[in-house]
Amino acid sequence: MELSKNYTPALVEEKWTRLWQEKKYFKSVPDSRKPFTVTIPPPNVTGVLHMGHTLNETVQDILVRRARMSGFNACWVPGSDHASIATEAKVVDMLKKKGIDKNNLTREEFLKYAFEWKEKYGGIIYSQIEKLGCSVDWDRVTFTMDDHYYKAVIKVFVELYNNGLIYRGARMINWDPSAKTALSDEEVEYKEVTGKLYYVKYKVAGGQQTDEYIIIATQRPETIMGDTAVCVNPADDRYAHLKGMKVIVPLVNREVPVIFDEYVDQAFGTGALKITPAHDINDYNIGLKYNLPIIDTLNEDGTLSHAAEVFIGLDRFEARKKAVEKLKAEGLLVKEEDYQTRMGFSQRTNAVVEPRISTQWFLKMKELAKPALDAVLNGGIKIHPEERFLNTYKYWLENVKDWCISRQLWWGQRIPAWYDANGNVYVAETEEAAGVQLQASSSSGLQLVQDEDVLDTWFSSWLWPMEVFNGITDPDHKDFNYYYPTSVLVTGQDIIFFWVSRMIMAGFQFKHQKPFSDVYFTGMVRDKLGRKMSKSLGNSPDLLELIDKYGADAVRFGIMISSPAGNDLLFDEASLEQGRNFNNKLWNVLKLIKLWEQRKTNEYKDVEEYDFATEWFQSKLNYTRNEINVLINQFSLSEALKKIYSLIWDDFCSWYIEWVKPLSEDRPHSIKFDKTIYFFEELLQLLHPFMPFITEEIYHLLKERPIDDDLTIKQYPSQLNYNSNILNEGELLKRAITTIREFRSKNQLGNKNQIELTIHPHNENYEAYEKFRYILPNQVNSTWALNVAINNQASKIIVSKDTFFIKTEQVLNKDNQKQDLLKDLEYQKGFLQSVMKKLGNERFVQNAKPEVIALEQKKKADAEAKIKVLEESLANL
RNA sequence: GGGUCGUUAGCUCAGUUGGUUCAGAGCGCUGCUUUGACAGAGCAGAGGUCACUGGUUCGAGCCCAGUACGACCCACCA
Repeated sequence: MELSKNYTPALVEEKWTRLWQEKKYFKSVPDSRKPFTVTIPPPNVTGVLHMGHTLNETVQDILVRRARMSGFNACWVPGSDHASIATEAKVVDMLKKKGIDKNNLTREEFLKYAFEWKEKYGGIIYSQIEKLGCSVDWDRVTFTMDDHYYKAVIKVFVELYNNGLIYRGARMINWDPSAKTALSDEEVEYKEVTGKLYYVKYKVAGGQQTDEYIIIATQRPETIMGDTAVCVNPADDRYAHLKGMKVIVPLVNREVPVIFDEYVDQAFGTGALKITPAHDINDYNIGLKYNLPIIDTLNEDGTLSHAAEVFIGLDRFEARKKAVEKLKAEGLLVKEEDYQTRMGFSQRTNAVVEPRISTQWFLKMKELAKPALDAVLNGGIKIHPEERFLNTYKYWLENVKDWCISRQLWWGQRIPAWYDANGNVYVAETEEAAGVQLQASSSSGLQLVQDEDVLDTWFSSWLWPMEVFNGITDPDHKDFNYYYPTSVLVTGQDIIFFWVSRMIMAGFQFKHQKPFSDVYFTGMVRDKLGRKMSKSLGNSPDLLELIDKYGADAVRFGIMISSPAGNDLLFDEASLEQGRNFNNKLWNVLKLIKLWEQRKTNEYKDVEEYDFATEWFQSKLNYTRNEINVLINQFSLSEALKKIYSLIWDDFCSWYIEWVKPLSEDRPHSIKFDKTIYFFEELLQLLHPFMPFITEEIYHLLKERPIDDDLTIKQYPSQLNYNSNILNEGELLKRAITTIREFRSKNQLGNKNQIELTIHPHNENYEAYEKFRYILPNQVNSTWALNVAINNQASKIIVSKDTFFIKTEQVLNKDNQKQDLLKDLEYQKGFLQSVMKKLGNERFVQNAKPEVIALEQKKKADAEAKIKVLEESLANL
């Protein structure tokens, strides 16, 4: 079979995706093996994968594939989140473009459109997960609005309500005027913005002496109409005389009292604060304290309401402009100044959030928080990287506030609460059950009307690791008992509060068990300049385009190689190029082996009983595998990949293959040939979790295999023995070869010029240099000999403590050699001095550990030996 | 305002319990190399007072304190 010049990923990836699925390798059912369970952080059902997802899914796939190849029953559950606000906003937009106003639709009609939308676009995310090579169990795909999942959400709502943890009440909440719904505190993102501080005159009311006024600083003149008091600090002399007096609110000319409260900071602004209980959380609290009226001057869409009396129907920001104009016209605006402030934005719609008083459902969090905190503090759940997130997690849970869980939307789980005409509420899983409650009450016979609101998306996704295995709706389900608690959660650090902490709470609340054992937080993916990826900057690459251009393996490689554990990742397409080049390197190894195979005839020699190169690489391979195990166990996946990359590129390709490479007139012998194939297979297996497609493809192109001999299920070996002596010898020989090459390079000796090499090794290195006979001929175009006499015409170089004599046909400039030797000598002497100093220090000898002293003594001996060799060489030059 | 993390080669980062044959990797850069796997490559090389200032120690990139910058999180100051 003819192999193409370069590796072409597209067809290969498609083929293996299909074959793996046909063979059901990623399907998992409970069995006698230990489970390794991962539930995907469900992306928004109508979304597309961005680079953050790509990183997350790749990390999960690496862990899952590795577990699968290490004897675990690996189960990775895919799925998606209904994402109530985000999806509803998209559907509303889509309808608007069609000329349909959501307000003219019934709930049922709207949901019909929403489900159509979900059917149409919900699959995109799944096909992207598949393209990336994720080894998920597609038979387990779960959507947070699936029937059973919906029921689970309703069930826990009722349970929490019956336990007194859910209540309904009027509170000041965060309102998204764009989506027209309440938000939780976590859904508000604060950003620094430059605003203006307006200084406005409030005239003091009473009698004829109306010249007097108080100046008040405000950022929000459009809320002036909602003012119901002005507040100053009781200790503030400037305003002490105003006790019991009233001021006139501008624009609406309402008289409101001056009140005194220590909350007010005398030093800020003018020391006088307008109180607008309906539109500011602090004012609201002060209003409660002084029993002030509440005038809500905003509609749910952020326009001014009738209660505002002026600017009715104008958007709040438009109203602000008008208010400023009018105040100016009336001579009430004293000045305006720039002001740095923080404003809250809705995470989903990016609308400026309004504090608003409204009746919502809340979940009490204090009780839920405790076990969730304990589990992490006592190590039952481990967070990686721990140092960075443990404190954040702890602080949030210790200061957690009640969670506003109702949303004024239609897309989501509808709150299972029914009201009768008297305003009594009945919470039950079904309308029938609520009806039973009604009949048993004094309101018997009245009509029931269900609450219009749905639940916060996170109130469904916090059940994810349980309900994907039916753990809530069917508590004794065999899958749940087998797979739960899951093994590891991989997610972005931005949803530690939204999701991670709440899943832990839910796990303990409903199952008295943690949902996962480890949490691995990936960093945020930024562009190569360190900026966040965003649509407006246009720096967010399209995943499918990247896969088309470089192949999925290269994308996975690129994103992993530049992804230090827990740190933000600066995404640069250059790293994907590196991944593609790595593909090509692997491909070329395959081509080389095929070339050898063609030449493999019965002329092959089978006589060689020992070969250094194969012995060395076997040890190197196992040694590195041990290192990689350690790295992966501590979630240093990027480091692990670097190790594998270097093992393949440097140790295998640049050293091992060159060492076993047949000379042009020679033939490779079978043992070396078979070993090489075996090593290559082992390397492919090691790399497979990171780059599944090309490794599987090459694995099969290497030789004919039985039907189920696929890399993706091949089990890793458990014995990883290595021989340190051989490894050390390998390092010495590598260094020797490099030094000879350097000599050639410095003396401008082309590879065609043969040299005569004679080595006079230090005793302890003699055996190592004997191994040269297995590998040297392929390396440096030279004859060589050990310990034979040599005349002084040869050039000398020093490797370790060993002298290399090199004879060439050309006459070489010995000054350069002399310079090098002198430089080396100088360094060694300095080094020896520092070692001597240390060993001469009594306190060092007394305090240091014996092995440290022994090491220093060895350093001393080595340095002395080397100096001796150097001096002899110089003397002879 | 409170807190967390970071500052090591031009860039992005490793450096495990403190021991100068550990100051490293990848990318980038420089030079050489194009008929036997691979120029999407090979070989070799140059580049760093480990942010700064003190301290602990026989010994500090690593521990402690402070300073300066940077990033992020949390918090109701108009």
